[in-house]
Formats: sequence, C-alpha cells, structure tokens
Amino acid sequence: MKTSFQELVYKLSQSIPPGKVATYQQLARLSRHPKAARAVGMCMSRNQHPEIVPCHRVVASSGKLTGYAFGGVSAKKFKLLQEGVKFIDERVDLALSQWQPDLK
DNA sequence: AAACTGACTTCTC
DNA sequence: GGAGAAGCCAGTT
Repeated sequence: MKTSFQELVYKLSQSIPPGKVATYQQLARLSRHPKAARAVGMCMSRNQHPEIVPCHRVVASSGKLTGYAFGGVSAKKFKLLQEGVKFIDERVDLALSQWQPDLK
C-alpha cells in the first residue's frame, strides 16, 4: 500500500546526493512533519525498491545505522563506504558526511 | 476506533 | 558516550 507521506519521504531521500547521508529527523523536517522521524523509518523499512530509493543514505541522528531491509546494516555500511561516506567505527561521521540541503 | 509496532529523538543519570 | 525512560508519528491489525 502506498500513502502520500511515503511518496514524499521517498522523493526526499532521492534528493540525497551520493557520498552524503541524512538523518530520519532531517527528512521528517523537510517533509513538514518535523516530529515524524519514526514514521520516516517505517517507510524505509517497508521500502521495496532499494535501486530506486536510496534508503541506505538515511541514518539516525547519532550517525548510527539503525537498520537496512536488504542485507542488514552491514550492507548499508558497505554501500555508504563505497560512496565515500566517512565512518567512525560503526557510525557515520555526520560532521563530514551529513547532507546539507539547500535552504532557500 | 483503540491498541500495537518500529530502520527515531531527546532527556536524565 | 552509553543505558533507560518518555515522547511522537504514521501505518497496520
């Protein structure tokens, strides 16, 4: 089943450039549902198109990889590493790799 | 309509 | 920074 909220979240995730990551809350804020970070995560977990929706570029605010429906966090981490995302142990180095959407 | 769930976030200790 | 608890949300049952 698809909902308007999901489509919005997917669309936003698609605007995340390679080598960068966004937090669930970040997407929630961009979707005008500033406190729906949790709901955003749910959409990703139900995502069925990893090739279309780069849900692997979405991490928790702490930089932790909270989950990935295709291969687990291991695969997620690997994919991010391939794109050049900086890691600090098991967490993304948000200071260097967090996506900064253009504010206008 | 109500309760439950989960890939969240923030606060306190 | 980590463990525990509470708040918040959309979706599912």
